[in-house]
Amino acid sequence: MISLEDVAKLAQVSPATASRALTRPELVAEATRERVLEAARTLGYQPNVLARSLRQRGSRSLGLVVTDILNPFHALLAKGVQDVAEAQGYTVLMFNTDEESAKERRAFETLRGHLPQGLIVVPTPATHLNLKLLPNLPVIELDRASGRAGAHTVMVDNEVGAYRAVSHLAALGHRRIGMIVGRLDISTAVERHEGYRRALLDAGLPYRPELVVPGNHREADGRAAAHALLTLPPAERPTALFVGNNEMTVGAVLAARELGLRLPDDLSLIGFDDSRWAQTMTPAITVVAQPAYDLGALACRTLLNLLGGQTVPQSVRLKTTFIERDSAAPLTPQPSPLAGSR
Amino acid sequence: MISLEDVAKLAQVSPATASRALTRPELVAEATRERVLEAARTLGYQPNVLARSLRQRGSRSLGLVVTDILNPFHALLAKGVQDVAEAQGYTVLMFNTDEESAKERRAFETLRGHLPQGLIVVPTPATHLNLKLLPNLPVIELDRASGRAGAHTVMVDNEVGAYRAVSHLAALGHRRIGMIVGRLDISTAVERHEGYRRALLDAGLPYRPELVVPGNHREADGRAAAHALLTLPPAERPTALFVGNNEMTVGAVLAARELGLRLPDDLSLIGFDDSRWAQTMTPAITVVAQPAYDLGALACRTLLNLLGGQTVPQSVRLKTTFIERDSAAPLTPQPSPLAGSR
DNA sequence: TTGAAAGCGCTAACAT
DNA sequence: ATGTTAGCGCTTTCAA
Repeated sequence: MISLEDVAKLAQVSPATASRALTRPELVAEATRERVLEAARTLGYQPNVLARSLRQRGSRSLGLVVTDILNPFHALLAKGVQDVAEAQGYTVLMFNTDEESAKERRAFETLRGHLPQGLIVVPTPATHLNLKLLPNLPVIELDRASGRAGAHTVMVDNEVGAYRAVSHLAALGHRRIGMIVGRLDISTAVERHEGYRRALLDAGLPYRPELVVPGNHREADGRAAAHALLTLPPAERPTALFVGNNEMTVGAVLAARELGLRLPDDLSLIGFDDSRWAQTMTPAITVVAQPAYDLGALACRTLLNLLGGQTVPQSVRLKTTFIERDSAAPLTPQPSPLAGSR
Repeated sequence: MISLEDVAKLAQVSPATASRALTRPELVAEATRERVLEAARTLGYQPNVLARSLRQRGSRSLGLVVTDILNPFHALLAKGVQDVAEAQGYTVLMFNTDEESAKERRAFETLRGHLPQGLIVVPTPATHLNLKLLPNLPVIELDRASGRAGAHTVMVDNEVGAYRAVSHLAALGHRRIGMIVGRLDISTAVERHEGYRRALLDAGLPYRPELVVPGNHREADGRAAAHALLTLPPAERPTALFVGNNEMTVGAVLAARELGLRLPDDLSLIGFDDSRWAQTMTPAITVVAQPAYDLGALACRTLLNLLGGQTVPQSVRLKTTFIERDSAAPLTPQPSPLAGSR
């Protein structure tokens, strides 16, 4: 390990001067600076960030805590954060919590020991409490809002996106539109549900609680929820489904398949969040797309601005995009037992 | 920030004793230990890993460098590594290189400053060179082999998996089997290509270089390669395709679609590496599946064993699994211009 | 513009 | 079993 002292010796200056030449060049005479830089280069000097951080009481690193790194949406968020952080010379310490409070807690504890400058977190209902472990740390909430007073958030316009999707289904003539919604203690689920509700209202359709089934964001939950909805008696069964996130959309499509329902003939379906999978499926799935990478990148930029002392907006919403593909079609009159018995 | 000194004061012992009580309890009298632990708890003490690592010349952290975190295969590798590392109290510093040598170099430089105990890397052709930045660091190569003498590697049996897939196609009666292969300066591509070659040989089929098209692992490359192969004159066009990785498989399927070729009637196709996408596509794609999570977990366990001074096998291969689905079918006689003109 | 000296929080010799 | 002391590599007063 080459230390600054080695560099200083070679350049025939004191360690203090060597340090200045490397980190605050303007404080050092041109000739001296050159000599130090040259020495550093020949020795292949790499600063020991541990020592530096210890001295400065803070490392040039950021924490990133996501809830499911295997979810491509989160992978994109993470890439957005990483790319921006790296460009600014920050190291990202990334943790995955699987939506478990205990894991989040451990992540925060570990993080604390590394003295990060700031934190970007996809909050869970436990985040509010766990954040007490990191007092005075600048935090950006990403994708969801924990509800902490004064929290900085970077999200998408969930309500608008959901409204658009459900309005589309209504305009296609569907009157029984079901929703598979996320956990209602998570802001995205609440907002998307609100968009659903408002779209029904504006379309003059009744809100039927029995057509709204919550799930825990996973494929299996989407499958179970869809199964429940699609096995209702024919007169009550929804003819269209709006699904609140990407993983549950997969489950819903599989459930429909298992029940022998063809998309879009027997069932129209729109998902929230786009994916490779949604694009290449047969039929391709109509979705409300989110700018995941941009979301991550913006969160990181916001955090860095905050650290730089700039004033940043409390809350930012990026726009979703409605992408019409082939999984939602006009309602076709269906043979019903009643019609058959007339 | 609560320091060890605060804890020591409260427990009425020296900092050294407090340190011992926390990290090497057996060296401290029961009563003292209790007092220290109690003090640490009441103060909410969290060790400053920076100071500790500086002192110990090494942090309880591992480097993980992957080439494409957006690729679900790599995301799974990463999760496997993370889960094992976390269970052993190690922090993972993860970097993404996008297969770019410059990014890998920067990742290694950054990593060096953090004094990691070891490194797990998905090597690129540049890794050999770049690793000179991290002399004396224990390294595990994951998924691919760089060719460095004495390197520890954790991989799958690429050659066997490819052999199985191509043999399957041959057994279905296909005689012109094309391969879309990765970059031949990467070991996985070489090995899968070798399996392809050997399967053809054993099936009594000629190896035709014109039916082997290399690509750079991305969807776009797979698409272009497939397009080139599938627009060959009918008599030369392959009736089956073996694709060397997951992203290129997507591209190949899309290319076939664009050309109006239906799977498996007009074209049989088998991909390497399973995915959500391959499972739910219509038709579902027959694949050679890899135990990605296990691969990552094993690499991490191997590294930790190595750090623990145990002797570990130089090279480990995990088994692939052939999963037969619906994208490969027996060759059906096709209407050809020649047949028509007879 | 440069150097000397102190100290970030921790642990490992060494001493008792 | 515990305390004293020194020092990891760096930056930052303070002084020259």
